[in-house]
Amino acid sequence: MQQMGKRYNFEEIESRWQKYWEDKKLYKTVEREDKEKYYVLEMFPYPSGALHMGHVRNYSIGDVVARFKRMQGYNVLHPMGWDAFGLPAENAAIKHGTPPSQWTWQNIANMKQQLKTLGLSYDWDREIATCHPDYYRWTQWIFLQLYHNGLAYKAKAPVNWCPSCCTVLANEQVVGEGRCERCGTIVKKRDLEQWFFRITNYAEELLRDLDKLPGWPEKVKIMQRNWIGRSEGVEINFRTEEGDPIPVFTTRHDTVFGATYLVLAPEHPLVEKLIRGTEFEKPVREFVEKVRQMDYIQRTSTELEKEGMFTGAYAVNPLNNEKIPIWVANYVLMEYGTGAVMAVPAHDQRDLEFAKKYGLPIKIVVQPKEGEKLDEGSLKEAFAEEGISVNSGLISGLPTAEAKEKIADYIEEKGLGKRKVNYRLKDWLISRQRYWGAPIPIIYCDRCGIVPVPEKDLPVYLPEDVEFKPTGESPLKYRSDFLNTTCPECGGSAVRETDTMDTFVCSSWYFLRYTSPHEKDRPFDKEKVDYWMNVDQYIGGVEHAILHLMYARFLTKVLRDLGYVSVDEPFQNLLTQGMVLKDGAKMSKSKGNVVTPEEIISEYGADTARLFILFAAPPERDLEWSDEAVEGCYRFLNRVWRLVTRYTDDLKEIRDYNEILLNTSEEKNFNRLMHATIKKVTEDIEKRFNFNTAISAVMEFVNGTYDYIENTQSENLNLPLLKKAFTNLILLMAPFTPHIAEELWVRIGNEPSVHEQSWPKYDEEALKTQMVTMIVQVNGKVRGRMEVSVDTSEEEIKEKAMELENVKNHIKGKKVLKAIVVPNKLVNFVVK
RNA sequence: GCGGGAGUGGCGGAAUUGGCAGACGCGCUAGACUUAGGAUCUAGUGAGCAGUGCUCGUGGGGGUUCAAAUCCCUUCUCCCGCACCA
Repeated sequence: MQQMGKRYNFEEIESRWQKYWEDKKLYKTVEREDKEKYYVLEMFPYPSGALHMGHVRNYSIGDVVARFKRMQGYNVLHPMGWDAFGLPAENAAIKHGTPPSQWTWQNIANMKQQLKTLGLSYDWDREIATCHPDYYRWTQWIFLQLYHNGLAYKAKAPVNWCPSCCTVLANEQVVGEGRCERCGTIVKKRDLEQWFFRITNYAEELLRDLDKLPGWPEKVKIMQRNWIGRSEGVEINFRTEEGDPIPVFTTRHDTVFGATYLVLAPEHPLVEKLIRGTEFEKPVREFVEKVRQMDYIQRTSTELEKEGMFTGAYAVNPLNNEKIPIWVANYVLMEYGTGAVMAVPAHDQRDLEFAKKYGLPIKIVVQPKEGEKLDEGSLKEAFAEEGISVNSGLISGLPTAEAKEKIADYIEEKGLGKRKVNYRLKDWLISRQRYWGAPIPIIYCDRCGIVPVPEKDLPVYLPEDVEFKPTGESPLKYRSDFLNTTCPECGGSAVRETDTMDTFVCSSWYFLRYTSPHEKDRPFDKEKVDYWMNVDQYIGGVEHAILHLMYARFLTKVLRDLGYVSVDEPFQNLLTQGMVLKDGAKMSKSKGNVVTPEEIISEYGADTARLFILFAAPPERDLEWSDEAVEGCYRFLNRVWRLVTRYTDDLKEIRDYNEILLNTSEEKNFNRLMHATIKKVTEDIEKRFNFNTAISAVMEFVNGTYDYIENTQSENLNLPLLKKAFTNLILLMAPFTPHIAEELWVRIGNEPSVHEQSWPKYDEEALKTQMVTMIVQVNGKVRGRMEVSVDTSEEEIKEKAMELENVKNHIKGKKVLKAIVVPNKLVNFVVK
């Protein structure tokens, strides 16, 4: 360990300054009017037990933003907390016998310690944990506000059930091919009575307001638009011969005259009625049963052969009173539209395939504007584009757009249906049959029915000393002290709801709680929320593009409509950071490619860990871990350390270094580099969050400083200039590597803290030069370069360029047709 | 299938407005200092021809332009999201 003496002692330095900052409450934030506010927030972690590199990346990015904005004079809110309810705590309880509460709080303590070793500038006084009664009481309060305003309701519906997690899931939590977002198990459909939030009331606004978020990645907005899935069309009232209504939703109402049959989803309630007592009863029922048995993957696969069966019944097309057969088929979904579609085989590919398979008629009602006319007999592919309506009564001869308008008007006039906007978005299922979550504040009374818990009785405490049974059921079901209560309305005996809320409810408002985390009588102080909101910069993983980010937008809008907050949107700007990879794959225990923050911090220190993770790739991109590159970052910090500490004795005493005399050209160049570096680093952070290039600029500046020193006799060193350079270097490094910056700041003769200093400014004048290097090209190829003064005329530039030996060689014997001069950059001779 | 992103040295990446391709870092090569080097410093490092210049070079092909990693057309590969949405 001989070489350790030559390396800087990060262990001692980092722990000392972390303690200092904490003792001085350096990052404590209060509302103030003399500074502009800036709210920077990173998605709070689930306390799984230990930090991983993804956390380090997320929080390092946030910390650079926070520190940078603070130095720029903003009043910065930078809080941290815990998304502390959730299933892993229960699984751990079952496995190890530790109660979820204890397990969670232990993990929080451990991870908080780890976060502190990273030197992140949080205001820890604002720490929150969603599993604390002081927090979840207000989650319950929010539930009640939704309930009282018709936005929370209980309904029986076919819901997604994860057999492994033993709970239902929201649609958003079913990913990929119908798998549980958490454990990957294939979900099953079950008819259950559950609590929902009426997010569909906000579908239109959630969609529209995406346009108010230019600071969000386009990718995320597209994903949300897709998820909301708005489509405009008409609901047309078909009916059976007996007169039972069968509304169908279509976006191609202009093709209604081409409907040759009608299809019901297997789950459609009318199916049973149509077949009862007929010869079709048995086969159709068998078919329906077969389809319902299929799991989500099979059912929604595009590979799935379209299959169906005639019900024996007929429907009447209200537009032309034509009788068309009613079928049941596996390609119609009960969840979308009305669960019934009018089939227009000529103009819909799915209908065409189905019609061909079962010999159903095909009727062309739209012809392309140009090209060959379609023919029923030879139709290979459905013509789904716009064209001209034919054989369509009142809309024949009209182009699609006009035909749609006219037929929609007609349908509405005659009462045959109405225009409708359909959304794919479904209401948010928030019930969970799990223990470790915020209890839904509802009481069931035999006499009064569903009774909300009065606000004064909140919180509904979650009992913490619980035992788990191997059945997978929530322990709450067996806790009579929890279960049995009295009805708030009639005083009679009643029972509590034992389901808890989806943890995404808890995380949909935590950013509001940070603004006034100790509020006793309200979820948050409106004045403080109004002061801080919205979040200026939100940072987190793209995996929350729909889930968390849409739920949080929804609840913000609800709370706005109820008068509790003033903003329409919670997150003004969103940065979705890339993953941390090793050997091209996401770090995971099963792949054995995990590098833990702990080992890196203990070997190289937090500053090196932060520097590497910020330097190795721009924040939005995936980052490939490299042990060698970490080593390189550590080397760089040592290089800075040696550079600055070598001169601390000389520089300590220098107090006057604001007006610096620049004598030699070395000094002038060095000074220019210093200002150019400030400019580059500032703009890279501010405009683009390109920390990697900002850091590379700092590295170049360090290299330039070494060059200046090498090229100058030590007795001739301009010490005030050097002091200024070191001062700026340290200030520029402060957001990235806060500990070494603080230590060096003090060592060159300042009082702590460097993190309370102003961000350095560059001098536009100092950037100017008299001489520039110009590129000389012949036919676009570089043939030489030359030094010219900045005010050289185009004529002079051309003349001078022509005199270059190598340029002469390439022009010789040829004719100069043209010369393009880009001032201070290049000159290009076009020759032949 | 639809939508989005990416493709640049041995590697991570840079090139911000169409103007020097490869900044910065890793790795590698040689040298210096050294008892030693997994420390530090110096020089070099896209490929080829070769000796200081030339040719080629940003997934492939074509085009626009005095000039293209950057703009247009076309094509291939990889990653992500959605996927019978009527």
